[in-house]
Amino acid sequence: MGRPPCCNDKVHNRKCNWIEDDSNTSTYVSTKHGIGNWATMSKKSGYGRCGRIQKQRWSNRLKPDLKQDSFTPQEEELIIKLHATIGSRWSIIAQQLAGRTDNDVKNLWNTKLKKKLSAMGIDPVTHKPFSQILTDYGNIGGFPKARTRFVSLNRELKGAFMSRPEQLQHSLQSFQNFHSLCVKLPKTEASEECFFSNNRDSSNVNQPPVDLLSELQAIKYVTEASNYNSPKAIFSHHPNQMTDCSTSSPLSSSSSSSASHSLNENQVNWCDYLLDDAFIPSNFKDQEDALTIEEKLVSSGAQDGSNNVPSTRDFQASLSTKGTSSSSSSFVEAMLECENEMFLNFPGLSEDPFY
DNA sequence: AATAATGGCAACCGCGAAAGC
DNA sequence: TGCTTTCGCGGTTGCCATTAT
Repeated sequence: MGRPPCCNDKVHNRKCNWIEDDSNTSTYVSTKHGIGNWATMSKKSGYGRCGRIQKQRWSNRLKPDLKQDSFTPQEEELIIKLHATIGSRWSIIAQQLAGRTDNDVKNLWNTKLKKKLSAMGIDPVTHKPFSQILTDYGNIGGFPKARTRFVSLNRELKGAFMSRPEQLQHSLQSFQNFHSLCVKLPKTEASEECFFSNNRDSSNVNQPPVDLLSELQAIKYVTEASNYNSPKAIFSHHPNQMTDCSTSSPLSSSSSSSASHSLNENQVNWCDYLLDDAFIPSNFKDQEDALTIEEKLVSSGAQDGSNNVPSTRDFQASLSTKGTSSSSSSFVEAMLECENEMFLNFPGLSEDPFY
């Protein structure tokens, strides 16, 4: 048998009055037991609420070191940078902001920062300009009809802006306004112990040391490598370069770098928040493909005695190989190249099942 | 003034990893 | 070793306040 259950009655947890429980919880934590087993606390206290919910309440609202004021522009800037680096790891991001909880950061992102980035023409998920995403989608090949549709969509969007110049003007103004909010902060010494610990100096909250960014890049590397199952993952650059886009930051995208040239040096270069998908380690870039797709498919078929119909795994394997190719500058392009080659080798696959 | 739409925030819930028995 | 629970995390939902119509 395992541990005893935490709580089985979910009715207790739903939208109840927290006023009494708050004082009880604070009293329990501060005077009796401290922070420990919340399930046990819930039982012993007899407050009738699940320990996990009580713990969340404590972490998000009752902890004495929580900040109650609104987020500063510097904090927002840091959140965006960290999100661009590691994605929605709210707990890690919140650890870099003294007195903020992951829930606070998450809410800020969902309600405010996402919209700001979108208004600036930046996709909050990929941190790429929408135009680049549309281009990438348009380049997803093998399906001429699909490509035509995306090109058409791209043209329609362009037309919409051209026919409504005030909308374009508004977008540009939003972009400039947000720029002016964010003052570029001086670089700090790398302070490893400052990060990934619970006791951090709030004075350093505005600027992530390079070691942090390096570590976050490592997290991103591991995550994306496992997601894509491909050696062409990410992490092409030295993390020390990350904070300075003006010196050809690896985070900067080609489409945004030109727009940032005219920025005042005291302002943030917004290309910091744009991700390029050219996260290819140089040693991977120089590798040559050992096998063509056809060779791989034939050999896999020969091994198990099956026919030559390509399997998903074959495609993934070839994609993985293609991902390391120097001729492919992005994940999308690698997929495109691989897909085109598949259709060349297996023309029957190109028939559109939907038409 | 009433109603609808929107925004912001807090809480809830499900999932996966870690840990206990 | 396997089963069960706890815990942490992140996504989603619901409530309330504000703004627009």
